[in-house]
Amino acid sequence: MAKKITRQNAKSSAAFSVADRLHSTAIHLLRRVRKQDVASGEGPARLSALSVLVFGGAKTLGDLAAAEQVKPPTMSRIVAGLARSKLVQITPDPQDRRRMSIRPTPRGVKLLHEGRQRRIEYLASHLAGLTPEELSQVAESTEILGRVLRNWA
Amino acid sequence: MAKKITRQNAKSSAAFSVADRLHSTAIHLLRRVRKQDVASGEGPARLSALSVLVFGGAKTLGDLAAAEQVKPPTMSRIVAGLARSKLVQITPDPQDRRRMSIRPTPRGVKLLHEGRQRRIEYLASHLAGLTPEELSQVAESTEILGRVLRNWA
DNA sequence: CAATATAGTTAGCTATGCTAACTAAATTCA
DNA sequence: TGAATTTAGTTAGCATAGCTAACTATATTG
Repeated sequence: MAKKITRQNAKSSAAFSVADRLHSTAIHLLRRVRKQDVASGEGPARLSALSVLVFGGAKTLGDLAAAEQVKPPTMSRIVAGLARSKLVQITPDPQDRRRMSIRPTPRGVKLLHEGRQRRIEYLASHLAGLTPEELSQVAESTEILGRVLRNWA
Repeated sequence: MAKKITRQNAKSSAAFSVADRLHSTAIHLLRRVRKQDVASGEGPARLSALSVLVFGGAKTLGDLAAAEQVKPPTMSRIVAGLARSKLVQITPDPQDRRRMSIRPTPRGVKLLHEGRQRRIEYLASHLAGLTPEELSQVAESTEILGRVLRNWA
């Protein structure tokens, strides 16, 4: 049986190609940017977790795992790595000794901002050929996708 | 010394925030999508390489590594995994016996398309809340970034 | 024909994801 | 109160995926 062409299918079809290209583009974009981030000496998962701490303040391991959409054992190892590099400080919660409060150290804040700077300069140099209109379109789209992510089921 | 505010700095500043949010958004978007892709039983690097083969035709290992921006040993292992799962077929080049031609099997094509379908349905369900204008803005931005990637140094 | 260059593999390291099974602390409730 | 359960995090062990260094095998060059 042939599919009926409906408003729903037309929408799905648009979403189909957007989703597929978006996926491929995201993969290849991240591959490139990651190569700048190696200069920091820390991997992407650690930098991403550190970023959450720097911009969102102290968190427990579980909260951090939830924010980063990984399981607790994974975040446990990421945090251990960050602590080993002295980028975060771990203090036990006196109210509940099972919990830990994880916060960035000054060194962690500095490293994150330096990495951010490097990444921006690198990306910006490649976005240099874009017109202001194109750049603002990318910004707008990023905003839209950020909203989608925050409302994700 | 305080930074002089110039047209250049204004542009850098815009690129700064776009690049940073783009990076974070791409990371978190891929984390979500990857969870759909596990249904395929293959990891992201394998699916991405397979996609290149399905849409771009047969390639040598070196060409595939270059296309995926990874080193030959990495691609060697990715291809070995794809071959083990019978998703690609490897034939030696009779002209140059150091080379191999890697092409997707029918099974590989099928798996890729099924995964694509799953991914689209998943992503589309989360893009469902967007207006047609927002969706086309995301599409446009993806197009722009795709062009940036193709012209990447 | 010997030296060199090229294509790909192997070995071994790190990082990042997972599940299963564990420890320790807090909470529930009989 | 004290035993059972729940919750927070860790440990162990597996797989994928990235890298470099060192290797094999084949082509090319001088």
